[in-house]
Amino acid sequence: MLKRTPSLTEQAKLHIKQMILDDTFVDGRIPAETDLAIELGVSRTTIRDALSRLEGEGVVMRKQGAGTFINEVGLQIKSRLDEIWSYEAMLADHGYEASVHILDHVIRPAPKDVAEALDIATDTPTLEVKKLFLADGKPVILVYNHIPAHLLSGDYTDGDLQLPVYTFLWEFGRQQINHYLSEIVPVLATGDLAHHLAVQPNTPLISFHEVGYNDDNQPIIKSTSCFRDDLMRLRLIRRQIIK
Amino acid sequence: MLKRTPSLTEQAKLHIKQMILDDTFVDGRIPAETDLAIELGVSRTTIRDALSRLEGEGVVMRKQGAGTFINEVGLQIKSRLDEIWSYEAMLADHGYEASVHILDHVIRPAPKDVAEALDIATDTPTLEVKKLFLADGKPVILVYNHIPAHLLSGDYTDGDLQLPVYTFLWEFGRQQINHYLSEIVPVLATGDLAHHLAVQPNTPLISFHEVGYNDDNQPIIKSTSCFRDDLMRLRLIRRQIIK
DNA sequence: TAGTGGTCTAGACCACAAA
DNA sequence: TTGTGGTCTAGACCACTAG
Repeated sequence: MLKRTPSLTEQAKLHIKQMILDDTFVDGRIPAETDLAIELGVSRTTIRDALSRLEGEGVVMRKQGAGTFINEVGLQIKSRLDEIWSYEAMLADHGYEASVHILDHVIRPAPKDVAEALDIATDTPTLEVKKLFLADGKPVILVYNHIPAHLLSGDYTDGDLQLPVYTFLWEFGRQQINHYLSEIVPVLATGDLAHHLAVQPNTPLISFHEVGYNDDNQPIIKSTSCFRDDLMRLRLIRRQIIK
Repeated sequence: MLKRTPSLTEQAKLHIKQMILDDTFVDGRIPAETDLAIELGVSRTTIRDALSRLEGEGVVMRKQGAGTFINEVGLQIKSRLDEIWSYEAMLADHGYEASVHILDHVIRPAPKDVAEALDIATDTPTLEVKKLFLADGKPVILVYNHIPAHLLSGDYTDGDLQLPVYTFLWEFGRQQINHYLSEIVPVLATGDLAHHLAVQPNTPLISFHEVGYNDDNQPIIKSTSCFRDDLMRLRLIRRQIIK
């Protein structure tokens, strides 16, 4: 019934999610795990893994002894903070036409805070890129990226800077971002920031201060982002973890 | 070796985490899953589930073909946004002496926004509680909770309002909060807010606008919280989800 | 009491990394 | 080549919910 690659679990997840979106389960109830396993021709374990992922995404809820049910509220939410990987995709999920402007880029010695975050010596040459994301032409996210120059091959063009940062890092540095460690910081839109995001000065904004790590747990990028809250409201599902 | 309840997986998780904290694995490398399974007397599946949870908490990193390694950076972080369940516990995790002040509480008809969020008729009697959390005596979180009065038995005292909200809801309403759906909103500290949190007026702050749902996916509480960023910096681990 | 999800096992095979 | 984590199976038993 299903082939390998991507994993059976992932395929089962997508299959079930599609059935949900197609209103296959009219009463909001999802078939029993054993039934799904038979229907998709995989083991119950695989189905359970798939349902666990969907539960984590807020798509379904499970109740022991009762069944598994569609989570209508969770199904609607976009821009989950913990699922953002590229701003391009995030804006597209919202139905916006996303575009990117490179406002500035330069290689210069790393200032102290950047050097500390990236665990490099102060003054190590670092690529600094200032990007503005637009949604349907309206400015919505302003991003500063700092990447140690020695990680990059250097043969990129100005146009390449418009690539999603994880693509850029892979193409020109053979680096993969495994995860980000992010701090959420409130800021005031002053001068430059207010100008680029086209908001009134002293508007309160959310910013991310984050460091991206590669598969070897080495910091490879420092990133600071500011969001226009009215166009891009950040959301999150919080659960109790005790089990 | 291990008993049931809590689950073997959870016990294995805690056991491994404790070994990590005890510096049992001096080189930052965690034994192979099969070895851990033998050592703890459980199946490899159980060990894998335990390690998956630790990976989710940022405690370890896994590399296919290479091994499982301690994530020193992730091990340090506190106040992970997606793991907050009670502010009392969160403050305690930070090493603060936590205390709670009930600033105000009243039962009155639900205003429009509360009624909509809780899916009840406008004017439904609703308990409104205004709480201030202090860390080592310093004000740090201001919370407004709204709970429909008909969910509560009503025989609580003023002192009971100081209980963590999930305890209060269980004791006096037999309701369990399954999850919250939260929005992260930037705000300015004006008047009342600035006063209670003891910050300068117009300081930018992070606020949560959230709704708590019970096991039947019914909204049972609307909650708004504001944080003093200097005392309580919110953090998050973001991963790529493709698998 | 019947049916559901929750936990756990033992074992198989695969993909990948390091020596 | 060896050893690691990644995926998947088939089956067992438990805990819980609902009729």
